[in-house]
Amino acid sequence: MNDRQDVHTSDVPVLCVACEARHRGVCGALDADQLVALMKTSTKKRLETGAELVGDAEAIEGYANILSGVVKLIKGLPDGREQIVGLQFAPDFLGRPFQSESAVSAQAATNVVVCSFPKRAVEALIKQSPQLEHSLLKQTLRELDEARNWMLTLGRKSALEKVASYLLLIANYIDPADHSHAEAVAFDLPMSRLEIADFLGLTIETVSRQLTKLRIDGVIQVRQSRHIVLDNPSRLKTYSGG
Amino acid sequence: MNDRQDVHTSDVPVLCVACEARHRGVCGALDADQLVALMKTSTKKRLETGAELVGDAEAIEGYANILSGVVKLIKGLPDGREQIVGLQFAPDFLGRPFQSESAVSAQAATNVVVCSFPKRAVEALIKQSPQLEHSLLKQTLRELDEARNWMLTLGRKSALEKVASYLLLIANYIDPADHSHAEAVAFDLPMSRLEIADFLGLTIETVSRQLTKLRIDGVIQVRQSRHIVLDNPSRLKTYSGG
DNA sequence: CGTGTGTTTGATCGCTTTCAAGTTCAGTGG
DNA sequence: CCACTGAACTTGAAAGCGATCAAACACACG
Repeated sequence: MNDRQDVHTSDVPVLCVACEARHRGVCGALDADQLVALMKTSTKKRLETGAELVGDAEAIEGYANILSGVVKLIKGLPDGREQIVGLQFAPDFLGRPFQSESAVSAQAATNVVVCSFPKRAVEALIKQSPQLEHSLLKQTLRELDEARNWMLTLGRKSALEKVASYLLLIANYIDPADHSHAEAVAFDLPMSRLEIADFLGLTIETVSRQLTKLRIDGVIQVRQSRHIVLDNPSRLKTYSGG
Repeated sequence: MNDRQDVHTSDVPVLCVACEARHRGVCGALDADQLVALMKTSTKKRLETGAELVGDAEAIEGYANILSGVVKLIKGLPDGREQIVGLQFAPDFLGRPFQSESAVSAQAATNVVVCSFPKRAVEALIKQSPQLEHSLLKQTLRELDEARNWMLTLGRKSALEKVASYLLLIANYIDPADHSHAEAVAFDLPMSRLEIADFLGLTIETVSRQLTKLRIDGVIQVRQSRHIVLDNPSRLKTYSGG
């Protein structure tokens, strides 16, 4: 917005040059002109753990790109039971196009930084840019694959298999390298036991017990409850049921 | 293919004129020229119950529109456990664009009629028609909403609530009218007890027991195992957990 | 009329939940 | 520096729900 030397359409806005969303996210589908137009209306926001991005059945007021952190998508039943139906990481696009109401609520699972856009700006851009729509379709298809994968876990795996699958999912997000060989991975869980339980369709006690079992079996190390060490990821895989 | 009066680009192929997919499905996004081009390579196929449309981890050889019947999408674990991760009805589009391998297998749950297209033809058409891509995005978003809805059912509902939710889902497909008021609905289940169990993450025995419980409670009538009567759909809703 | 498949029903088992204490740990104030 | 506090997590014991094993039933088909 400030130190631009000369006006030239090949320039991308400063805030965008270093942005991951421009490389791997939906913004990569936009040309410099479109980026500049979008930037005029976008704002970078920091959200604390637990902050609500979109309320259930709330009017959708905007869209956003996740720049860092983890966002959980939650669905609840009238009696208070909750299920996490999706986890989103940078540089995912957040929001449900072509629908006035959201069917899920979105909350920051960790501290989160987003680049948020007004509803109008994004919808206008979708109409004029088939590449953006293509990019959205690809992300949506990926999310659908993930959701279906998780349905198998929710419907058919045991508690132990669910917890093992969850650890592998997070390990893979932290370090997307191939863990099929025996190479140690260490990371901090981005979620509390309650959130893990809500993601796996279990209770906190069951999650805790399965983690203890994995620890006693020597498959994982647990430190300060949040820090996990996988000495042998491929061994954990044999616990995940496939 | 025969009784066309004169050649004119505003004519749509005969096979398409009465096709539901042209009104509510993805073909509605195509103009007459595109329809004619696609029709040249498409074939109408009848599939018996149980026939496999796409094998898991098989190369995707084509796409299809469902003209009638029910298709189930299945994911399995190495030890044989299975979970149905999606049900598709006419006029849904079948197939996973932009990916060489399918992560699910698709089977006909009932007798099914599809209009199937070669991979190449559809992918070329997607590239040249933003409307088609838009239509695909809308269907994919709807499928994602359905998948997430079902994740809540799989993860957090009791067996009784799952079965009640399933009956309401099917009733709604058979007769999409609003069932919130007390109006009787009757229909045939398009799936066996085993398939229902695989959809709900339960066993056949549990599904059967919950159906008898609903029958004894007077919420449903069951005839010849497949035929269901809902005298009071709104009463069934109170069993579905929300 | 038997055979086979799909469904229902019954009895028992075991995993996950529930209820109830303990434990750990970070933050706070004496 | 250390005891206090509260939240998150772990552990234990008991109960309950759905799975498993087993048998009976129903209906289609030869």
